[in-house]
Amino acid sequence: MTAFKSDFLRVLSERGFIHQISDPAGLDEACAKGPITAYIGFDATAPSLHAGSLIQIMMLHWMQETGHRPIALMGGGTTMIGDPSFKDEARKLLTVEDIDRNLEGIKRVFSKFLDFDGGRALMINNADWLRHLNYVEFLRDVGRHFSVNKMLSYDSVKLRLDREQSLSFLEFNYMILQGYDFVELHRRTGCILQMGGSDQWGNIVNGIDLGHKMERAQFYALTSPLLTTSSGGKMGKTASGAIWLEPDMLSPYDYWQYWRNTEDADVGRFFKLYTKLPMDEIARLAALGGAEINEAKKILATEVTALVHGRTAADQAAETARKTFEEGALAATLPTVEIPTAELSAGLGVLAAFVRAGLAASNGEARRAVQGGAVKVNDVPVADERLTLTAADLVDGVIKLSQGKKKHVLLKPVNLGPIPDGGDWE
RNA sequence: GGGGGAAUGUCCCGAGCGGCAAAGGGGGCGGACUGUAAAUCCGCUGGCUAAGCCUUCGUAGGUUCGAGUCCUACUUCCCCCA
Repeated sequence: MTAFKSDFLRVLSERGFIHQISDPAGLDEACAKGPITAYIGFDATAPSLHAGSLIQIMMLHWMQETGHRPIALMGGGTTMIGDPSFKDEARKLLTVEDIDRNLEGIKRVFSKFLDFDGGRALMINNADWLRHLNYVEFLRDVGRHFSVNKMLSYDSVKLRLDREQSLSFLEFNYMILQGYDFVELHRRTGCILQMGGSDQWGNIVNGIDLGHKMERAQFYALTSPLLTTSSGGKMGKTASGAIWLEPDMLSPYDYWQYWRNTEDADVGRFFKLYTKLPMDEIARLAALGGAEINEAKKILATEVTALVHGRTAADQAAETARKTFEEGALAATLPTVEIPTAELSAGLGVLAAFVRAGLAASNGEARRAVQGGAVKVNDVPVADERLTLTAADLVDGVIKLSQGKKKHVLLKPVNLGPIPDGGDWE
């Protein structure tokens, strides 16, 4: 990598955020000359962003930190289409209501990373212009600049074509709308750079071309590498898969645990990407070898959790983990599931209890866990699946359920909760 | 418009002479070993009031003692011809 003149690119570069830049020298020049405006788009496919978007959020953060103006673009319009890039099949269409509700959850996280005061950072929703487009007008103004031949050549749609899966016309339009977003943002804010994950390269480059043609303006693209550890690739599929950033979808404790379990080889990389710690300190921490690297992982987990959930919650998660793992003590701050007292005094089967606690999806799954020797109640291994829990099992008012060595939940009886509707999931 | 193919365990890929809860792999989870790591080895990976019962192979019918497997229609997708 060449040495960049601008602070912005230098920071991104040394921290490992850069995968590709369309015109590195040109962009560097522009960044060195004065503040620029850049944006990253976020889809509203779920009620929360997950760890995969953290890289993007951090890029916006560093951008502001180095004196530029970031835009978080909410995909209220584009999510109505669904980005087909590198997807092997079409996604289910979301309703407008779902999208708007999802946006509410997504917006929340940005205020923790960006300072929106006085327009130093912007949050814009592309629904503002996309939902009211006039079709024929749009085709004549924008559509004529796109070549289908070229669009078909992008890697992002190749997967779909190669697998002989249908790529609907609806989805095919996604990159056109994304390109148009770029132009629209340029008009509104003078934005000249779009960033994103490396899977967005094709879409972004399309926007650059459109900018040339419609605005006679020089746009730039910058992409980040794709997160590729175990769960990174295919997040968000199964119930336990995604690492959500919203505390009501994933507790700060579980979030902390996720980072605590980082592979040795990823520690340095994650410190650079996901924390604000200075580079020399990161170098020191990442250099720790053998068992000592565990100390670095704890710091990593606490730092990353602090950014998303606040310092207090992060320290608490660290403390809970310390008690649970290092002292073997019962920490009252472990994730807790409440059940009506009556249910316990009537006698609650272990299997049902584990299902109740969300540690198993069905009695059968809980049974298998017992047979596999994975289940503990109050740290005592359970061998008999017909074991019944009663008030006698309470320790300090709770029962500790463990599945495997890492997953622990406290079961807490409470008197007359609001409404026991029995559907109290996640 | 005509012709030929495809859809399998709801995480994915993928085998399946009419007796199938359905091979195999990936992924995931658990166990052993460790450092709450990686690698390796082992087990599990439809539901239930479980030696039994129930629900699964695109959808709806049909043939059959019995259908993922055969027939018909439909849906969606792919390919070729016009």
